[in-house]
Amino acid sequence: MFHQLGRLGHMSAAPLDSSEHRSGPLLDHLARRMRLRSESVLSPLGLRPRHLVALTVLRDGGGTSQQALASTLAMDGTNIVGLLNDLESMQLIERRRSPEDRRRHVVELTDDGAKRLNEAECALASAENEVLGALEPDEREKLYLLLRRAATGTTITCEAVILEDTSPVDSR
Amino acid sequence: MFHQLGRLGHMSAAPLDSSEHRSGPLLDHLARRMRLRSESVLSPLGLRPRHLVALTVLRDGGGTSQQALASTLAMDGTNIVGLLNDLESMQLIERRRSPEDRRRHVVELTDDGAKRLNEAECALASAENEVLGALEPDEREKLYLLLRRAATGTTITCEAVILEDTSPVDSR
DNA sequence: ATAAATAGTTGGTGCTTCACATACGATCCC
DNA sequence: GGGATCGTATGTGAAGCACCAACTATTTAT
Repeated sequence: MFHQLGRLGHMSAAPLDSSEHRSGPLLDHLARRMRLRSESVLSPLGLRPRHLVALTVLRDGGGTSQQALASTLAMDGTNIVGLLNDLESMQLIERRRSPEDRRRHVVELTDDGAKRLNEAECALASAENEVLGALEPDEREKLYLLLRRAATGTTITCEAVILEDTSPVDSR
Repeated sequence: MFHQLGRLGHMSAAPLDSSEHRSGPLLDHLARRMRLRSESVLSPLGLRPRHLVALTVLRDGGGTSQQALASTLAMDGTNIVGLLNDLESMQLIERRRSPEDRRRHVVELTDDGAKRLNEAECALASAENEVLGALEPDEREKLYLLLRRAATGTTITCEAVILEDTSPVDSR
């Protein structure tokens, strides 16, 4: 599945991009399988995939405004509100008013949130082992680094500027 | 974003898996960004992300039964029916009764389907360039190979057996 | 001082993508 | 003949969103 059979379907004479392969369908497919496999370990922790992504961003990126989080996750602000309401009601994050601009909240992981995220990641070892089972450990590490490069690299744009610009936890 | 800040949130003393990092949230995040970026080029072609994944499987894997396709895509058979109805109505696939078992359909890409898939992949070059823009071309190739290994490797299980077992286009 | 803009919230509609269930017809196997 | 299989149609329900309007509180510009 997904392996090239001599590109039988490649009818066009027009040359493709230098990298003819498309990672898009593969990303979709693997993300879906990972999600399916993860649900059974996330539900006991009261978490859903969206929660996990948000918690990961907050742990790795530190406190952030809701707008910055919306931008990072490419989600509408009103949907971020609902997502954060879920996490706040579970005491996994807290919102505090920014002393610099009291319209704004700074959203941060709580100790419980960090712990829960850690538990989730431990629990997800089995999902990763299954979904990425064909890869050697060094290949999994390489995959992780490439995915992270791709994920963080593109925020070295206006998104990163917004994030840096609004982050109140920086010593200023 | 997603880069490690000294694992500040890593409270547990219990050692994680040998690869401490989780690719799951990154796969989710990148798949979502790829999907968002892809929609504007897929809609003019009358395609949605699910269509693209299915067409890719059919091109790369050749003719297959609906059951095998359902298994490969980890989807319920009744939802595969709807998906294939869409593609059939656009003349991108055709269903033919298997001569070996007339309960079963063999689903294959049509010439139009192969062409449309190719057009979609050309059009998606811009999405890949944007979402994977932080990676060098050789890194994109490496990412593709790892994703494909992960995607195809885990089907060397009962899924692959089902696929091989039910594929009527093999010389038997 | 006032108006405009911003950050966040609430409540809502609507769409897509599924899981899952039931019932059915046609076909295959025992 | 009966049970199992393959696929189809129809349906419900949930999750994950986009998008909208209206609102409060706060900041910024005039």
